[in-house]
Amino acid sequence: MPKDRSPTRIQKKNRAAILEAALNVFSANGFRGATVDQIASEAGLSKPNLLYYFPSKVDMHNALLAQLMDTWLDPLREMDEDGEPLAEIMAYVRRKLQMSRDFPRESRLFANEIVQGAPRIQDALNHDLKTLVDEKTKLLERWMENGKIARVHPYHLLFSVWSLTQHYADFDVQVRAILGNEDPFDGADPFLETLYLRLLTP
Amino acid sequence: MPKDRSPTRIQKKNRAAILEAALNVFSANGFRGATVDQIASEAGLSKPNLLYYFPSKVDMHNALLAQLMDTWLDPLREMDEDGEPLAEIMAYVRRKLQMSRDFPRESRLFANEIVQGAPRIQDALNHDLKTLVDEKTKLLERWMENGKIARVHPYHLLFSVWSLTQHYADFDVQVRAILGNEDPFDGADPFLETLYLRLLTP
DNA sequence: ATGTGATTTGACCAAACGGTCAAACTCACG
DNA sequence: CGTGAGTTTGACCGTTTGGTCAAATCACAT
Repeated sequence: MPKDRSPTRIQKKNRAAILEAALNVFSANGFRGATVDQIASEAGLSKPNLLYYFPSKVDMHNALLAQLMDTWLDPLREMDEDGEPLAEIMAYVRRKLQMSRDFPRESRLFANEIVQGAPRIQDALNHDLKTLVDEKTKLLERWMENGKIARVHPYHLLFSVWSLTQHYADFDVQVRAILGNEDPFDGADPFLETLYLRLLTP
Repeated sequence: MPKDRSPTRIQKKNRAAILEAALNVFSANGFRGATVDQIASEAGLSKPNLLYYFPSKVDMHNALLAQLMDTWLDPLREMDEDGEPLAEIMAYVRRKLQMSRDFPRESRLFANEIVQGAPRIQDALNHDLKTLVDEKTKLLERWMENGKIARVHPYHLLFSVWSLTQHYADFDVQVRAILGNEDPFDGADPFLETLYLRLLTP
């Protein structure tokens, strides 16, 4: 293990390669389904070499999840108190959908973890997520009270955004089995636009 | 292995206990995350005894998935050509939500499989599911042409039903982390009612 | 009660797994 | 070009895993 100086050129390159490989393998197989050998081979390193950078399998997984949680909540953080309410929500939906398009592996990593009971990130759910959600639902409720958007259950409104957008990443194979060659996002974008416009227009 | 006569009393009891235990373990840990010992212990059998009834781990998994696929598609099958269009769709949504409430383990078993690329049920997706969906989307399109419901992308309409309802089973821990003690389905039911009413009323 | 097929089990196996370690190699820098 | 820190690896280890097998036990029809 290297001293905790600033990382060398080689360290930077290898750590990046490992996290990239680990993201592939974990998102496609879940934590238990992923093997260290598989990650090592995909990263182009020997197994002991990989374990020189990340001392254990859980360390890689934790590194990915920690990095992911922030990215994942960003679109909601950006929902702006001072913007036009309906436009802010529509923009949030669009950002979330874009994340499913751009980062499907990250979405599936997250989905794997949650479906299996979130054994490794329950704290983050109960704290980081819960705090942010409570703050933003208060904002949504104010908008509803002021008649800017229709009155619906704010928690379930957020659940709907998460499920509708992440579905395109998490259930990708199913979506593509139905759509064939059609690009899922070509249809998803206007569909969600219509849906939230009709749901939320006061 | 018993002769393929009609199953004995003991066979019926043990097979049922095994599938019940396997559903628990597979849905909570995914295929690779589940161990045969765990299933055996949960079913109250020794490992060799379990393997006497299901010769391998994949056999148990296949038995569950085969049994599940039909149950899973039933709510859509019941959508009736001759009913009142909007009411038929609303009833379909309600049935799907009810399935998430009544069979969350089955939903998560399915979710685990799809998120990881559906390696074991891709054929069923491309055939059984695709066939049924194509039939029902034609029906939806007729309803739209006749002005009975609003015009939206029919495939994405179905995706929305699946994602919105299954979310409450698949992402249960996340939903509960946000809602606390509130029963998710108490809020989900009126929310989805409102959502589809506003989306689909012509 | 007895024989036959159904059921159950302890002991076992080979492969896969996460991880260790000492030794070898490479790189950057004076 | 020498040296010390950083990097890489083959060989290895203990455990877990899916699965086997022969032998023992059980259920039940005759």
